[in-house]
Amino acid sequence: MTKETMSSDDDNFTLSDLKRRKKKKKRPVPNGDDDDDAKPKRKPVSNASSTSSSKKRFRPKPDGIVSSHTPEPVMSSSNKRRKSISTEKKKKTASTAKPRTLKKLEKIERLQYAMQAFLWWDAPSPPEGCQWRTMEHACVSFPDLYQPHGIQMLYNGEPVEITPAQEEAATFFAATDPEGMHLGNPKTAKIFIKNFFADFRAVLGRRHIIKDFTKCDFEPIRRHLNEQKIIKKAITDVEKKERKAGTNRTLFRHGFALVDGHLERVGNYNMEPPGTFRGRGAHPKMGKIKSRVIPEQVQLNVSECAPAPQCSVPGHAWGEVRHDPQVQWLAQWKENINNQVKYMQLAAQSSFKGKSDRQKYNKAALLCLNIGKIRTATRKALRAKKTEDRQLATAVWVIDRLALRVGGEKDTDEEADTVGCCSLRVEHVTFDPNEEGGDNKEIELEFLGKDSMLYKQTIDFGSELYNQSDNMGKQVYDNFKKFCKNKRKSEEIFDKITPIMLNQHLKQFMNGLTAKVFRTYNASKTLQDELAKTEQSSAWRSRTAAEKVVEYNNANREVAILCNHQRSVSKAQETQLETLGGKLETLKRQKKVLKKMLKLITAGKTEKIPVKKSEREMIEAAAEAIASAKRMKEEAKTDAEKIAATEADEAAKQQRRDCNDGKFTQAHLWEKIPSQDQVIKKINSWTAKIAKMEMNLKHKDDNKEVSLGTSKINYMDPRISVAWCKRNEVPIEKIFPISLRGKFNWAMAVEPDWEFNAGIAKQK
DNA sequence: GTGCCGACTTAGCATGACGAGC
DNA sequence: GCTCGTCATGCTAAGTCGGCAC
Repeated sequence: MTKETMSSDDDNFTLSDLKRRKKKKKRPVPNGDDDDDAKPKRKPVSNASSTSSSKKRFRPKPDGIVSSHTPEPVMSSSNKRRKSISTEKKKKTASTAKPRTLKKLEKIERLQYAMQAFLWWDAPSPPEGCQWRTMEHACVSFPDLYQPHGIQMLYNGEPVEITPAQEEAATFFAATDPEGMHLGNPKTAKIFIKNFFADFRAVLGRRHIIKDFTKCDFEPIRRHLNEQKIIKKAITDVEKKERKAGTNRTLFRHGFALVDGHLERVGNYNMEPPGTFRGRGAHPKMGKIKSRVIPEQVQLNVSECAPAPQCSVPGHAWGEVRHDPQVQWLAQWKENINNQVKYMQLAAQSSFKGKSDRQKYNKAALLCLNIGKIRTATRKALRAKKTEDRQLATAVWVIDRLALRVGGEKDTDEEADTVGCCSLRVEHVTFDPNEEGGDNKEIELEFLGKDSMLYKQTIDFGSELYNQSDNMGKQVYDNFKKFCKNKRKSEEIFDKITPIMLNQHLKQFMNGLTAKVFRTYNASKTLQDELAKTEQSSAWRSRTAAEKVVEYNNANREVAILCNHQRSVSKAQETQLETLGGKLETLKRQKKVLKKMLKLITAGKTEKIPVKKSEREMIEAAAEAIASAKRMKEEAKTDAEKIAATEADEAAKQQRRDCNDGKFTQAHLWEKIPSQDQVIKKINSWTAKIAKMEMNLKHKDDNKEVSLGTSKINYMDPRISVAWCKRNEVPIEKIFPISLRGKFNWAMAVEPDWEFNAGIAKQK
């Protein structure tokens, strides 16, 4: 432990320390009333060359901070005109207007300011091999100790006496959703229950009455947990505020670190609470009980001169305090399920992550320079005499063209059985899956990849896409056939090579090249090429920003499909799609009725035209139910009253939904007989509504199983997106949410004509 | 050469915050 | 002003890869 310790109730340590260090460099503050503030003065400078004008326009804006000198993001020309007019007006009224008062910033906003003041790409690097010079932080925040609820589970239909520790374990199981991804699937439920019950019995002890899982009934505890959720929903605004303040106290104490004198955000400062292990797919250890981590299991990493934080759990102390500037982690501990080390690290917006991100994308850009020679060498090696060389070349082709991961070896007793390129087995490929015969060169690849996500695609190795001038696709197909010949289904296709050999092979072409660089390269290249295709179309210039964003998302989707980034469709999403489909059908039916009405009016048979039924009663009843539920919520004191209020609220909301549905079903009608013009107008309006809803539904359906975020966060060079936004006058916030603008702050100053190519790589 | 482990990146899911639309 | 759907964020599992020990 160190000589100096931090006060456990000092939630301002980062700020006060910052003040201490910056005392001599004190700057004007945004509020003018608080010396805690640190306001950025310098402009971020791009690592790529840029003109002063573009820097002015695209300098990253400190998010959430109102600042008169902060440049606006890209604006459309009409926006610029509006802005110019409004500026004129302001000038005219300036002499008569009251002096403007600056917005009072929240503490979190002020800290944000302090962090954004640090432009790491301008700062001197730490010594060779080191990640930092000084580091100071408050380490992890531990979850509260378990508070027993006293609700007894049933065994053989009878309540059983259990200790608080046993009750905690039972509560872990009760908290698992019976319809969820673990217990909702009979195959995984079996593994989950087996593992949980083994650990639960260890907690119960040998002599305990509970011996058979089928006689266990966790329903009373599950009911109790559901009631707690309902009570939580019924909290008042004041209670909400108090809860938020509590969360913020933890954030201010543990969520920031001082690295080389700069404030940085910590990523995961909350210690993982105990519970059941939620491994993905058919993980053999799912359901096992994850133990509570105590401070003695935690090692911290702080600089020698920094005070080690005081342990916040009374009666406990840190396991070890280390001073290792060669690593990024702030704290580490071992978890009991897989015996793996877990780390507390800085957040994605930090300088550490920013530096490695930039390095990663520059390395991928460098591949532009080398991809030609790699492909030429691969083409030759596909026919090499040595099987090992042919396997290496085939694997490189698969990683390059199909964007598969390298696929390390796994122990299926300890982990889920998932594979990548090198670990593909004969059972994962089907030749000529559609039994077309002849010269068919199709292979169906079907396997579980990372996170047990299904990869299922039929590749036509004989197609133009994979052959062009070099016929590589056909050769790869032949190689696959040879590698699978005379092998059992459970044998590896690439049995002569390993990921280590493959990466060593790649390094002869380019320093630092590994298999995963291909995914970054291909994702970035695909995005750039897809965006270029749309920009070249004649109608592009006349498109609105919203339409351009749709095209961006389409390009993003191509990348996500290439990288097989999927997401599962939730029940809520399915219901929503069904509801939308139902609404669309209603609109179409209503349009038919409207057309019929038009015919009746033309024929003078207005008496046959249906009119709208009164909705007043229905609306009033729903409004009264809502008001009554609100009163109940406000007056609720006890848990029972809170539960009743929440239930009344849910029922009232359902009543209002029914009311809205009722209104929707007769929205095409009038209270009186309409005129011909009115009907024609409504038919046109309904046609537009139907078209809009059809487009919306298609868009939702197309994207429901594709996860766009993963490629945006990890694979596509952000500079491509920033440059595209600048070229096309699309505000960057339409593409990158606030967290990504923070993560990619180093990329914000690129020129509009910036390109992901070998030239960029040469600059580095 | 091989296996193991540490360090860091990549990944999907759950949940809460927020904002568009009524 | 309120609600509901969407999106952002937090959480933590699951990969890759380098380096070290044997």
